[in-house]
Amino acid sequence: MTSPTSARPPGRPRAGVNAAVFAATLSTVQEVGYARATVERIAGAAGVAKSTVYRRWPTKGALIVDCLLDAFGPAPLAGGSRAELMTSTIRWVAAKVGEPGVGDAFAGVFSDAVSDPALREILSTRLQDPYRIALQEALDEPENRVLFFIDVVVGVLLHRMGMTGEPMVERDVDALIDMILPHFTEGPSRA
Amino acid sequence: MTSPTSARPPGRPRAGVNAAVFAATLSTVQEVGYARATVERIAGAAGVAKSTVYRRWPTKGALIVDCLLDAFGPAPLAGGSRAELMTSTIRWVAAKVGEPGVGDAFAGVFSDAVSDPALREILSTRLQDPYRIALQEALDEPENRVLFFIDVVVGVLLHRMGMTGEPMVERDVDALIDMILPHFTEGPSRA
DNA sequence: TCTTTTCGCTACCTTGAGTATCGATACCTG
DNA sequence: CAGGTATCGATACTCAAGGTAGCGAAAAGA
Repeated sequence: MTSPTSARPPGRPRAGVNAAVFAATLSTVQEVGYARATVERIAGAAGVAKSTVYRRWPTKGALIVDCLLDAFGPAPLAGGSRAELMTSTIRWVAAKVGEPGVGDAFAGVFSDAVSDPALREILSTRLQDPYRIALQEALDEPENRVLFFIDVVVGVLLHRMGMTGEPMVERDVDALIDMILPHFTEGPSRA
Repeated sequence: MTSPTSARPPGRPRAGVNAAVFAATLSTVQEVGYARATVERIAGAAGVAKSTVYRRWPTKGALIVDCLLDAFGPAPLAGGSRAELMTSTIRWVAAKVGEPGVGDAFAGVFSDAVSDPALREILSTRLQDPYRIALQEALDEPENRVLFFIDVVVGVLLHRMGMTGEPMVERDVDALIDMILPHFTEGPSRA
């Protein structure tokens, strides 16, 4: 161990501005859209210098991913039947994506990741994997099935958000649940 | 009518470079990714000046949308049962998204559209609407159901493409079909 | 007081979208 | 053949935004 947890590094300690930057990121993205939510603008909204942001996050993509991690928080995988678990998970993701700025930021960073393998790695490792692993254990499904589940839920919600600019309405979230559940509970090995 | 169909406008006629530009767009996107597929690079690959590209397409997004329209072509809605129709449609979209460059370009322009309402309008009107209308008639489903269908199919395929960089494998396309079909054929009004 | 690190600020570099201009060229019409 | 018109290639340009570098100042511990 090169640096024990209790060892406080020397020098001026970092100010607690992460929360302010996250809040500023979401509100800025919501106000002006993802593309116009420049790092300089976000920093300004957070009352922080641009260089301070780049001292903490190496790229804009990394900032957004951390912001999304903060916004989503741990998955509420409260027990119950498999159906209840999946239902609550889908509703939770839908609700989060519908929160101001979250859906835009998610869709935006996802789009950037398409042509940026490094960002794709960050997105996959830091954001998707933790939830994927938790779901794998909670649902007792193999990895490829959980990945498919995530593709469906997130893909559909982001596509709706991207095409219309609005989060998916509750009625369609119901339809989504209604479509997914039978596939994962009735015939676990149909394909 | 200000300009009848038969009236050929004066001046030097346009050279037939659209096809070359479309091909160059896909190959360039495939080679270097969406973000690095600059208009200048695409024009160069097509053996055409950048100004010529901008004379035909107002923005990069409009170029990509036209390129995708050309790549997808008309939907092969050959008759049959509803189930056969939906199955073939899903396989067709999956195959197209899997073609070199198409998936990247699609995911890329989709991402750009998230924070660009004008591009979103183009994407929705020129690319989605024609297929949506054709599907509405072929499947005899209301608009919101067809939109949901498109959200599912395209959303899932693009999410997989965006997260992994690879198109969805056939086995998962089978699972997708297996999940969607019952929802649209057995219980048309469950939600 | 000295060291270390962060802070805000500003200036800068680079890339890429989109615009403007210019001479050259292709086509139609008179 | 001459004139008009719109395209073509080439080049130069503006502008926005990601990211970098260097500065003096401030906040801690030693």
